[in-house]
Amino acid sequence: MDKKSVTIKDLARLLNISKSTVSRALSGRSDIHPETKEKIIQLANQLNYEPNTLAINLKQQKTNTIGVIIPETVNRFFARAVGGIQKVADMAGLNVMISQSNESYMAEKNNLHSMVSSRVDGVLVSISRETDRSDHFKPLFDKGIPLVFFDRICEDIDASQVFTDNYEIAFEGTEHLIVQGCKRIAVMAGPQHLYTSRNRLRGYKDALRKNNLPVLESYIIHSHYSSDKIEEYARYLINLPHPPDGIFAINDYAAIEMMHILKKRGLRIPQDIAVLGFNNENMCRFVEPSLSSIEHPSYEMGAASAEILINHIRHHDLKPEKRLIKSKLIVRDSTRKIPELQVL
Amino acid sequence: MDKKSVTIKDLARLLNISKSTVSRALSGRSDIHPETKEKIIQLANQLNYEPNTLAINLKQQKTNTIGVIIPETVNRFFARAVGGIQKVADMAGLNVMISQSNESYMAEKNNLHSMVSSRVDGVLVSISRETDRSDHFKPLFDKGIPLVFFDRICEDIDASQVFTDNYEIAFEGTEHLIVQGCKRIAVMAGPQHLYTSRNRLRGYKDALRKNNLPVLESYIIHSHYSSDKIEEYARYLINLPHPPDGIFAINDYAAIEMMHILKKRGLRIPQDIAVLGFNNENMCRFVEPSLSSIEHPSYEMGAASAEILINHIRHHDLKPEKRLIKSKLIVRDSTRKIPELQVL
DNA sequence: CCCGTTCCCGGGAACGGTCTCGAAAAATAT
DNA sequence: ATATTTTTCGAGACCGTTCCCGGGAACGGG
Repeated sequence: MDKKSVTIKDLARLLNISKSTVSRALSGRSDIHPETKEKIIQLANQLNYEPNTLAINLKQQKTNTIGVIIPETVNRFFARAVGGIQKVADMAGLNVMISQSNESYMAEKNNLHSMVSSRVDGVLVSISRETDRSDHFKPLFDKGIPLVFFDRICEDIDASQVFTDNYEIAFEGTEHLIVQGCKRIAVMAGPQHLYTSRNRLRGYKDALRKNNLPVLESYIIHSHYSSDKIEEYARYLINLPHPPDGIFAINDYAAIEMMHILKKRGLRIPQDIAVLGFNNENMCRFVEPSLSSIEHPSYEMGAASAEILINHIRHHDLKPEKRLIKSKLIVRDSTRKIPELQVL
Repeated sequence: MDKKSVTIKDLARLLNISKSTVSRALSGRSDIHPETKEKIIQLANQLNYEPNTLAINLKQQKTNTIGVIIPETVNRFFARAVGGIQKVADMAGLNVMISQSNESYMAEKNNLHSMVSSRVDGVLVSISRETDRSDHFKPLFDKGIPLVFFDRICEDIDASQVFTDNYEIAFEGTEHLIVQGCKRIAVMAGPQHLYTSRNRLRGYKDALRKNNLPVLESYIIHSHYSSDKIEEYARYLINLPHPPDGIFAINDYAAIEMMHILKKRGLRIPQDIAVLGFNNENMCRFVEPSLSSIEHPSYEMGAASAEILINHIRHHDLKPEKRLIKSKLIVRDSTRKIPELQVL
């Protein structure tokens, strides 16, 4: 079955030359006679020679592989980002090794360790929502392995970052709700040690303040997305003495589920309560009413972070780069309280 | 920055012993004095020694890595399957290298090649919808690399397979529509060289025949899912001389989009036309009306195929295994024409 | 006291390439 | 013809492990 594959030594023996010469021919170096080179290449093709990547890896002390650590693949945002990463990596001839932290710090740490020990050339990370420390990234620096954060970045670490304008877009989204007439806007804010969540919440608060609306803690839900908790949050919000007339959800799934529950309770969207999502999933267009959301350019973020990482791999002394990818507010029916706007 | 990492040779030199002895101590073999072993391990810990995976890989001619090739990560079915795969691989101490074919045969072939040449220990594949041949899998057999197909299997190849009961569930789904009173059921069938599509279509046809309904080619749409084509299909179906009163969609996204279009045209679901999806995405519960669908146990499929692959890796002479994972029909409002059933 | 085991350990080949160095051969200059 | 440069190639170290083999010490039995 698994018969010995042909090595450089075999070729050398067959042609009665040294393996150095064979290596030269095959790796396309110049100091070799065209004729011998031709002969070698021909035999190599004939015998279907393929270089042993493992040997090359050992010799070069690198693997031509970049590691990617994301919270989870089922999250479409990350799934799409992975698409962008793989596209760029493919074009650069690099392999991609993906692992998921499943939103767990320990898993993230273990994945990182296993990547370091399998000598990836660089690592792309979007940290788990549990991760509120940064010591597990230190080994990367010790070994000189380039690191780029994307979306869920870790501010403690002086590494390249690719992120969206979370603050600005949260501000814009909140202000949009205000313009539509919302006075009491609730927000699902996510865990506050996460860079993205923190900035979004800041944007939300500043938008309220700028418009002279009170910032009330009772309207702020500090929690990550979890399908089975939405019902609980909905009940909580509805039963407040002054229930909100607008909700800025943490993502579209939460928003859609929230809408579903609110509708069941007889609330009209957006008249009684406007709902704004996040991520602009395809589904937004198909739910009833169609869901306003924030377009998060995930594919581009993945591609950009891969590009930056590859730069770091190629030129080891580059300064960390911080790249901003702009988000966009997509207005649909779930937040259109003002009829005039529907004409647009 | 990237200072030399400590090797076995360093430890040997520092302790004035041979590297063979150090290797013995660290790899936990028995023929070594407990005292020296202790000394070595202590120094190793102190100097933060980590074995060089690359050297081990070369020596062992394996990488402790399994390769996974899927059509695309944004497809939730595959994203979830990857979850199952990684879970099992983690527990077995194996790394996972994922790449996407993006539904392209050439990409699939290239990915396969790059995995073979980076010496993965085994490969898990769900073929692209373009793939209607199997020659690109031959190198795996030549090199003795175990291969397991899941979901989108390739029948030409005598390898282990994990699949769902596509025929049976399509039969059941179709019959469910018939029971609900549908007489003219359209189906989105997918490309017929795909094992899954072919079997689903067979199930659909047999269900019609068993219930003495005609099988009409005009009701069969041979196409893969693509958001921008759904509108076209919808128009086509509505404008048929005898438009269908039931649609069996290729997946939930297609179904939801289809529903959206049908509703816009003033059709009532399920009264005028029932819609059945596939995959049972979360969204099914939140659209209006809620979408009946087929639960496809993707996580389990991933886990099962990884288990089988690992078996093959550990015991190289195992016979191919074919494992069936059962799907389940989930009935919701989009297909409930008979009011009595709503009570259940 | 000798000899066969057992226990520990060191030497060194091997994995399959790359790369440096120097030498032989060929080409060119003097 | 000789000196010099250039071209082409071979020998062998090296990357960091594993592992086979053999040798010496300790140990026990005779």
